[in-house]
Amino acid sequence: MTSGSRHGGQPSSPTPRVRLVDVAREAGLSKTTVSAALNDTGRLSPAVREKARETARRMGYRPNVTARQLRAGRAKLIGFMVGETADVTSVFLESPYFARLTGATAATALRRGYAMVLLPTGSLQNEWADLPLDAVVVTDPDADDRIVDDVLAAGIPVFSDRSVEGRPGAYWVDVDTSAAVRTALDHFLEQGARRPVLVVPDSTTRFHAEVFAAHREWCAEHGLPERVVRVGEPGNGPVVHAVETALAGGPAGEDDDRPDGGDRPGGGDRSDGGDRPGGGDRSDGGDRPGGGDPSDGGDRPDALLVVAEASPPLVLEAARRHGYDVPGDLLLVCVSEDVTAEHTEPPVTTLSLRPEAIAEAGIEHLVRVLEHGDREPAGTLVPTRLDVRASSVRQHDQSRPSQLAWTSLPPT
Amino acid sequence: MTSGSRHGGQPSSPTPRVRLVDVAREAGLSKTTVSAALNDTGRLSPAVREKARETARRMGYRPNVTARQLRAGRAKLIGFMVGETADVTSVFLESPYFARLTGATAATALRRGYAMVLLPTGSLQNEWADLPLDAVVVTDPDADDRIVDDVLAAGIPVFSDRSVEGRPGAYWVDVDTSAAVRTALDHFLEQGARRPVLVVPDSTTRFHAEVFAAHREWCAEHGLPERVVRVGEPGNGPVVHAVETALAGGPAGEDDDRPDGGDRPGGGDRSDGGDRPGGGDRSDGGDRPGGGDPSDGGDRPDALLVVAEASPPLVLEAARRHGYDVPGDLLLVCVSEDVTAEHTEPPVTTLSLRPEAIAEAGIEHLVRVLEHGDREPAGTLVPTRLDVRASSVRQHDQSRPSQLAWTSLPPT
DNA sequence: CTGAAAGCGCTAACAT
DNA sequence: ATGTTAGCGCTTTCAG
Repeated sequence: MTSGSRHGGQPSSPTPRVRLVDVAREAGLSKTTVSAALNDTGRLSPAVREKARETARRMGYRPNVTARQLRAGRAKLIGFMVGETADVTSVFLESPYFARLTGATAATALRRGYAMVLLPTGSLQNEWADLPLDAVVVTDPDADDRIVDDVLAAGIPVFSDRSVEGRPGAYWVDVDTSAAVRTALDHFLEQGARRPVLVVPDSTTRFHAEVFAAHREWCAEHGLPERVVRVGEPGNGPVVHAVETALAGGPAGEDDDRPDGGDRPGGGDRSDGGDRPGGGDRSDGGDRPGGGDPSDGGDRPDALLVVAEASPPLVLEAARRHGYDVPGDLLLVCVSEDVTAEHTEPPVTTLSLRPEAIAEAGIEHLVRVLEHGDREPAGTLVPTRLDVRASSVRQHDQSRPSQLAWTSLPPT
Repeated sequence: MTSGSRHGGQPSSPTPRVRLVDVAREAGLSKTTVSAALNDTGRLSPAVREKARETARRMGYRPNVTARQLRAGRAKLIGFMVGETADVTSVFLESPYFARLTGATAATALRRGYAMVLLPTGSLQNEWADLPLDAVVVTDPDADDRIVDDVLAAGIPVFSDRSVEGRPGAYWVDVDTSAAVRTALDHFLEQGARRPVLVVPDSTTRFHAEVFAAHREWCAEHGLPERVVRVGEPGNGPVVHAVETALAGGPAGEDDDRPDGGDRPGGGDRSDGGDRPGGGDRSDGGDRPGGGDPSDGGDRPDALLVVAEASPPLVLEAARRHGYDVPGDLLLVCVSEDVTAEHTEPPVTTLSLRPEAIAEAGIEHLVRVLEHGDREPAGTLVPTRLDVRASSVRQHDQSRPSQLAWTSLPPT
C-alpha cells in the first residue's frame, strides 16, 4: 500500500493534497512563516526556517501552482502557433525548420521560466481563451491572417515576424531575408553561375514575399534575367515537381509524368521568366547538357536556389533525373534545416535560417517586454548562415568556413 | 491612441484589466448574476442574461483564467516529454515520428479541452514544478530513467508506454511491437526473402528492446539465423553506417571510409550473427551480387528491416552504393513516418507506428482517468500499419492494400 | 523575529 | 429570480 491514503474509506480517493496550512499546523508555525521559509524570503531564524522546510519535505508538500499564479498575476505561460500551412497542427512539425524553431522556443522559454503550450494553427476557435497566456508567439502569419489581431484584442502581447511592425502590443523577430538571398546568389556568381533559378512557395507569408522581392532586386542589380518558379502547395511532391519545372527550362505543366504532382486548380507552379522552351531533355542517365564555358549561352539553368522546404536528397535526385550533374552542371543551394543535406553525395549546401537563434532572440525580447516593460526596440533582425558544401562549389575547396549573411553579429 | 489607457499618467501603463466585479457594477448587477449569465448556468431571465453579456462584451471583459483554475481545482494542462534521446529538447522534434506524435498529442488534447506544454527531456531540473500540470505524458522513457518516478512522486498521473505497467498512478499506451515486427518479417518471407537483416538502435527504450526480442522469436520460429546490426547512436550518419555494415554481410568496422560514421567509444555498431566475412564488395556501380534463386545460398542479405529512424532516401542510396538493386536484390522496409519514403524511386515500404492513433488513444485514456476516475484498463495496445510500396515487392502488385498488424482493430 | 488578516478573481452554496 | 457571502491556496503588508 502506498503512503498517502488518508481516510481509508473510498479505495480510489484521489489523495487530498497537503496544503501550506497543513504544514504550518504540523510544524506549530503560521502560514506566513512556512511560506517565507520555503521561498527564502523574510527574516527568519535559521532554526525555524529549517524546521519549516523539514516538515514540508516530510509531509510531501507541493505548493499549488495555480494559487501562486493567481497571487502573482501571471502564469509564466506562453502560447506558440504557426500561421503558415494553416491547417492541421500535426503537420507543421514535420518541417525541420518549424520543428527546430518549436523545440528551441520551448527550451529557451523554459530556461527563462516560461512554459510553452503548443497551439493549433488557425484562429477559428480560440482555444487559447481558456489559457492564462502571458504572451503568444505567432510564427509566419499569413498576410491575411486574423490571428494576430485576435490575440492582440484579447490584451495579450504578440511576438511574430516583421509583418506586425507598428501594431501596439506586437513585437517582432525576423530573419534578414534580403541578406540571406543575396548571400546565396552572390555565392552562385562567385562560383561562376550565370543562370540561377529560384524556386519559392507562392504564399503570402512575409518571408516568402521578401525572398521573391530580394531575388528580383538582386537580378536587376546584376543585369540577370529573373528566373523564378513558384510552388503552389507545400510538401515534397509539389516542390520536387517545381524543381523539375525549373530544370526543364520551360514553363510549367510540360514534360511531366510523375503521379504525385499534387496540382490543384489554381495552385500549380508558375514559371516567370526564361520562357523560351528549352526542349524536352528528360534524359534519365547519360548525356550531360551544355558542358562548355559556364558563363555563356544556353538556356538551361546552371544554379538552383530552392527556398521551398523539401528533402535535399529528393531535390538532388530530381536534378539527376533531368540529366544534371551536381555540382558539375548545376550548383545547388537549399534553404533548409534538414540534416540529411550533410549525408547526400555530394552533400548539399544549405542556407540555414538558424531557428535556434530566432527562438532565442524572440524569447529574449519577450522576457524583456514582459518583465522589464521594455518597449524598444520593437524588433530584431537575425542573420542567416550559409553552410557551403560540395553541391555548390566548382572547385575542391569545400573547406571554406560558413558565412554569416549579416556579418555584424557573432556567428553563435 | 488606443482605447484602454485609463489614468493617463504613466504612458506605459499595462491596461488594468476589467474584472467581473467591474462588469457587475457597470450593469447594475451582482457578480453572481454576471458570472451565471456568462457561463450559461443558473436560472436567469433572458433579459438580464443578455444585459450582462452585452455589458461584458462592451467592456471587453476577459475572465481571469487562473482564478477559474484555482476555483476549479485543475488547470486543464498536461505536460509532454520524450525520454529517449535524453539530451536537447529541440532535437527530438526532428524525428518525424516524435514530431507527429507531439503535434497529434497537442491537437487531440486541445480538442478535449487540455493544453499541452512541451517539456524538456531530462528530468534533471524539474521545471514542471512550477506548472499546474494535471498529468504528464512521457514517451519512450529509458529503462533507467527516473523521470516517471519523479512525476509520480509529485502526485501527478503519468501516461507512458508499457514499461510503467503496474505502477499506481501510471497508465500506458503502446504499439503492438510484436505484431509489427512479425508483419514486416512475414511480408519478407511472403516475397521470397530468406536472409533478412534487422537494423535496430541499441537503446534501453522499451520499444527497441521489444523489437529485438520479437525478431529473435520470429527467427527461431522460422528456423532462420538471427541477423542483427545494432546502432549505437541516433542520427542519419550512424544509422546509414549500420545499414552499410549490415549490407556488407560482415562484422562492423570494416570496409568503411565514410567520414560521418559518428562512432564514439563504446557506441559503435554491433553485428550479431552472420559473422562470416562477406568480402569487400563495395562496388559503386555495375555488377550485381547473387542474382540466382533468392531462396538459396550466399551470405548477402536479401531483405532489410530498418527500425532505427533514418531518411529513406539515404538508406536506399546506401543500398545502391553497395551494389544492391532494390527491390531486385534486396527488399527494404523502414519503420518510419518520413513522408519522403513515398517520393523515392522506388518508393520505400514503411511500417508506420501511427503516432496519431497513439496520441488519440493516450489522450482518450487520460481524459477517462482524469475526468471519470477510470482506473481500468491500465493500458491500450495500438496496432501498426504496413504501407507496402515498391521497395519490398518482387512482382508488380503494388496495388495491394495496407495491412493492419493487429487485425482486431479497425484500420482507422 | 513571527503571526493575523487581507485579498488575487472567480464560482457556487446559501439566503432573500 | 437575483444578491450576499464564503472560500479555492497562496503571498504579503502590517501589527505585535
